[in-house]
Amino acid sequence: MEVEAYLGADDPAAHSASGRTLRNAVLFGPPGHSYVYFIYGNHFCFNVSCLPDGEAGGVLFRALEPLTGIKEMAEARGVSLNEGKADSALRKLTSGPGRLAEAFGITRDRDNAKDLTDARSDLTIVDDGFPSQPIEITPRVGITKALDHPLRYIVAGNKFVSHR
DNA sequence: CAACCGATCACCT
DNA sequence: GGTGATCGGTTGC
Repeated sequence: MEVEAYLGADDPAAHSASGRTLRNAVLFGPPGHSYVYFIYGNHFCFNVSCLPDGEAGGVLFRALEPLTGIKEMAEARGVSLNEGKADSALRKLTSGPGRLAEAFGITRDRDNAKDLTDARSDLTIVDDGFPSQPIEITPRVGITKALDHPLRYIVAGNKFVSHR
């Protein structure tokens, strides 16, 4: 598991830095909702709004360890998990925000602004009890501003993170 | 209305 | 290790 925190007006790297727009409105809304955006003409990134209603903030899901639904995710990504390179193919399944979103079939049109805490939603986040300690904290990656903030959180030693 | 640029990835060398 | 693909959102003219 690997996530990055993005803050509000005082975080130049955050989409919410320059105020509320139609695109980033979810970040300013109530917590626990999905913020999905399109990047580089190719990829979607999946975030969860995190601060109280009216206060901008979110967490970007950069990577996670596939536990179930592996076959479905491989299919969604258009990769095969055949013997031989199966290990590296498995690691590439969800290691990176674009890959993760593709593996889950997440798109902006379908999945933006969903309540991830509502069991009736078709996209939710729950606690499955997977051991998430210890945590390692590093600067965020892939950005050009506020490079020094230690806001990237990864499960220490876990192989299913995007590589630096 | 046009230009710019980005919280990336896959493929080539 | 380097780089091209690709396009929506935002900003500036």
